[in-house]
Formats: sequence, C-alpha cells, structure tokens
Amino acid sequence: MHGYQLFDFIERGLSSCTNLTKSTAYYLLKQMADDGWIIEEQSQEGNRPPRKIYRLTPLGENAYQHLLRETLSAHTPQYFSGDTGLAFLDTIPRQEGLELLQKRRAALAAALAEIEATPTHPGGFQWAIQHQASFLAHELDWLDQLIRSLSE
Amino acid sequence: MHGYQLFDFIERGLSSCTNLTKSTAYYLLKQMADDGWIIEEQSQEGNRPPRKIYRLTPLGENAYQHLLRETLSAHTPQYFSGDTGLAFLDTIPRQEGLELLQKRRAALAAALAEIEATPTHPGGFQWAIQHQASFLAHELDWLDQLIRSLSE
DNA sequence: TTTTCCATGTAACTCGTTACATGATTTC
DNA sequence: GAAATCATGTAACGAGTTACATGGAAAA
Repeated sequence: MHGYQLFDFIERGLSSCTNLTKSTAYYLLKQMADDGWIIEEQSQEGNRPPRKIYRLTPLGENAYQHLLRETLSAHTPQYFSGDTGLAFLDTIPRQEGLELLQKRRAALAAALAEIEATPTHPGGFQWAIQHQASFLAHELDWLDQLIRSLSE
Repeated sequence: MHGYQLFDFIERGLSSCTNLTKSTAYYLLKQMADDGWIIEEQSQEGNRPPRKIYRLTPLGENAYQHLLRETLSAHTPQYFSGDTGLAFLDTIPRQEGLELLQKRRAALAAALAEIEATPTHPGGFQWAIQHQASFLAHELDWLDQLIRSLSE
C-alpha cells in the first residue's frame, strides 16, 4: 500500500482504537524505511499525485513477527488520567462532583455509541474493536456505580 | 510536603495507578515552581539532607481547582497497544496465539493480584485504586472470553 | 467556484524519560 | 564494612505531535 491508503484504512474504521494522525503515519513510515523494514517504490497513475508504495523487507518481516508475539504475550499497564480527579473528588461539594461526573458520563456514552455504530471489520481487527467497545461499556457501568454510590 | 515525601506517598500505595518516577516527580515540581503554582521553602532538620518544602500559591490553588474539574468532567479516550496484536492474531497458528495470550493472561492476573493486596487508602484515593482494580478484573474476564472463543 | 480529496512531507517543539551524579546517614 | 535510605537534581536524549506547506484533481 501507499501511505495515504494505509492511513485511510486505519482512519476509516479503526479510529476508535488509535489516535494516529496523518503526520505521524508518514513519520513512522519514514522511520521504518530508514530502519530497513520497508522499501519505497515510486508509482504514478495518470495525472494523480505520485505515490510511494511500501513493501516489507525480510528484515521488516522479521521485526513484524517478533513485535506481534511480544504485543500478544505482554500485558501493558494502563494509567487513567481521570483517576487523578477521583483521588480529589472528596475535596469539592458532592453536588458539584456529581454534575461533573455526569458530564463525563455523557462523553463516555457518546464514545461507546460511536464505536457500536462502526461497521464490522475483517479478521482480527474485529477483536480490537470489540475489546475497545467492551472496555467502554465497562467504564460506563463503573461510572454509573460511582455516581449511584455518591448520590446516596 | 517536600519532594521525596510526595513521591514516597504516591509510590507507596498508588504505584498501581501511575508510573511516576523520582526524576519525573522532581521535574514536575520544578515546572510548577517555574509556573508560580508552588513556592519552595528550604528546611533542614539536624544532620539530614536539606529539604524543599512546597506550598501552593493562590495561582496554584486556582490551577488545581480548574484542573480538578476538567479531569473529573472529561472522558479521555484510552488506546491499548495490545489491541494491535489482536488485529493480526489470525496471521499466526491458533495454537501459538493461544500460548501467547496465556502468557498475557498470567501477567494480567499478577497485576490484579498485586493491586488487590494494596492497603486501603484514605478518601478519594480509594476510588482511583478501585477503578484500576475493576478495570483489570474486566480485562481478565475479557481475555478469558477471547481465549475460550479461540479454543473452540 | 469553492470545497473536499488525493498525496506527501518537514521544522520546530513539547513533554517527559533515561542515565547519571552527589553525599551524608542509618541499617544490616 | 556494605547496602539501603534520605534527599536532590541535571544533561542529553527520544518519541511523537503541531503547525505549517504544497499543489493538482474531482466533486459540490
């Protein structure tokens, strides 16, 4: 694929699972090219802007296989910036705290709704999306529980 | 508090909720001092190394109040590097995939066990810890479900 | 004809991390 | 006497983001 195509593919349906920007995509492709993981091939079709088609080198294939196994077998700890707020939740009036959390709940629900509306993806990609959806659903549950326990 | 004391407090029981290092803690304190959020007060007790006691300025108090409300009301999207692996899970033999995921499961279970062993914290801090624990428990459930569905 | 799409980048910057440095004091 | 604890930093680096730049073609 060429860069634009790759980015487009990711953007289209995987936007809920990543915050990759176009600039970063090109930046990463350049990195991989510099590292010898991929090679660029110029290509032009008609009057369209020239593209760079990327192809995996044996070195890149090797790196891919290793990285894949590493990511699959590792648990990466997750830290939530929102938890910092929770730690000091008891320093503001309870009513105000509840209103703020309601706002958070709305944003969370919107994110969940959006991901549930994304079309089905082929193969393993569906696992990633489903994981994200499942995570958001759990977050919503948890937040509702917190709000309920604060409302008493 | 002084820097070492602050870091120690966070490290002691909140290590499951953050990856703050000592260097970063001092770095952030310096930032806040530069921004006028806190002021340093030298202090020395006996032969012990000199300390810097930090005190919030009105400017810092204001920033704190605003940041707290922002963090409480916002939903920050979370992206999981592990999901990248899932997306390509179907490109390796199923048996090997299962073994890798089992390894991930073990690490996840260990993290959960560790956090469940941490002592209870005062006030809102408990919310943060409980959220992290709840998140890990859900991750474990989800992973077990994935493993089961792949085993069929 | 104006907007969006196709297609690519780069320079400057930010935020934080890593590795390293210091030195006294208390505990083993 | 060695190791851990107390207490503080800094210099160099790195990974990625932001803002900006370009320019033709197709769609509205």
